Amino acid sequence: MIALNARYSKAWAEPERHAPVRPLSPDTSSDRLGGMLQDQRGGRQAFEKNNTIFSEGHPVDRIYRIIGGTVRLCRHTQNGNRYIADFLLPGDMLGFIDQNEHLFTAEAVDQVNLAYYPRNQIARLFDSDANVRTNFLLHFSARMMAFQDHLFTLACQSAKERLASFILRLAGRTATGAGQRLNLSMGRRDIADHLGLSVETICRSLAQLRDAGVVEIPNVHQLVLTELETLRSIARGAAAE
Amino acid sequence: MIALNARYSKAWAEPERHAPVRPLSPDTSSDRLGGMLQDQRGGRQAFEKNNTIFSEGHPVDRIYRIIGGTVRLCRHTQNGNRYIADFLLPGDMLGFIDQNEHLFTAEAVDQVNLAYYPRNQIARLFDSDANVRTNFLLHFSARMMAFQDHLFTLACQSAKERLASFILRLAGRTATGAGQRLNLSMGRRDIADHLGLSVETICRSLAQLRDAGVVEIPNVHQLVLTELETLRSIARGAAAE
DNA sequence: CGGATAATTGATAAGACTCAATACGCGTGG
DNA sequence: CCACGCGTATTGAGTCTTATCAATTATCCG
Repeated sequence: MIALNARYSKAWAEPERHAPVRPLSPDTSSDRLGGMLQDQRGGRQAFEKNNTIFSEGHPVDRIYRIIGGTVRLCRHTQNGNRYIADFLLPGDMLGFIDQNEHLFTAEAVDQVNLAYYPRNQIARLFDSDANVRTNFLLHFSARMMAFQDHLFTLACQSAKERLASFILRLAGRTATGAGQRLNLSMGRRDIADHLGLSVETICRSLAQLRDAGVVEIPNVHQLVLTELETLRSIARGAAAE
Repeated sequence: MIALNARYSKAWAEPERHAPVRPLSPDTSSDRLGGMLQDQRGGRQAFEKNNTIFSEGHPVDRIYRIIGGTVRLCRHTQNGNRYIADFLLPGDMLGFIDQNEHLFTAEAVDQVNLAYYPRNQIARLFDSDANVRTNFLLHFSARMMAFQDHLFTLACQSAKERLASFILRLAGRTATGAGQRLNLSMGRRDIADHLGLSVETICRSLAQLRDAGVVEIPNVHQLVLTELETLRSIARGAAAE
């Protein structure tokens, strides 16, 4: 309801009757928020691979901004299941959409460098600055849209379509174009737990994309987006032909 | 990050190390928001079953509050697929979390009565009243949590577990207790599109619950929650035994 | 009552999971 | 520098869940 201009990459989205096409572009709301925070005083912190940054249910003391590395937001169940809500990349905010308690556990996917700011300092900024509020809502709404896209992916798409959507979303967020190399910092297990699939299915779907010439896999942590357009049509569900 | 006290029914959630158990209770953030809006001037509008209230991509002109009936928030794809993000019940707000454009199409599940308020009027209220802002964030965050629970459901749960979670969530939102009748205003197809399953699987899973004595099905649009505790353990994934 | 829509149940098949075996990559220590 | 070992990735074989297709029954509404 508040006036926002959030754009977000909707990998599956198509020109619709009323909705304008949202171009595949990196979300800028984080940047703007981050920019406003850079003036604030805070500190730096580094996390080794697989270390926990904060846990679900813990009180929110700090707001983080990712300087380098990849973070996964996840939930663990007592059955040992894990569900990864999202991956956060450099520039993204961490703990920002949480309330008094963290909604997720945040873990370092690889070596992660963070800038942090005391929570109450940010809260004061929010209360006093309408501009900050607007950008906060922008950020919040972009995240909401992203989750919606993911809900659609989980509800309606096949394994191959899910993987294609995931790759496209990652490519969009990192501004990786056709023919370029995409960095897959997260492991196969991470991707599986994000897409609601098994590790083996991720491997096999990747192999299918490779065999179809849609992507190349120079090594485990990199993808070459040879046929970006084909990838889009797969994500769209046109894998029939 | 803003101080909020949002509680939300997490059907699958368990006592965790750090997170307090969130009781299964109706979300109150809508009520509070609705209460603040009731002073505002607006109008009333009624929609027949299956009629469209607003469409994805359309500009947001009004904020609605549901007086009676059930609304589904959905997306349609060109393949003819449909995905239902959520069902909204009396007291819930409609169009509130959207930005300039509606993120979803809203359709009447049954006979729906709405109160509406002009958007710019609400926007002014938001700008001027810190209390409204707080409640807005409360509402927003409750919705976010609900979507997260749903993401978990879609990513990790089996058909029977999904259905159990869905029933529990509905029961929580309508304050329906053990042994009581739960109103299922939406059709099987609606439930299927919400849970990422086929209509037939919904029927079969319901039949399983009925045969196990967990619920009774007096008629298509009502459920008796005979064994609420069993339902919870099913949703939790303890269906093994 | 009759037609249409929705719900249920059955039979079959496809897709994804599980289990198992192997290959790869990377860090460690000899 | 190379061999070893551990974790991760990949591939294969078989099974199971759920989707699909088809047929029947129930429900709604004029």
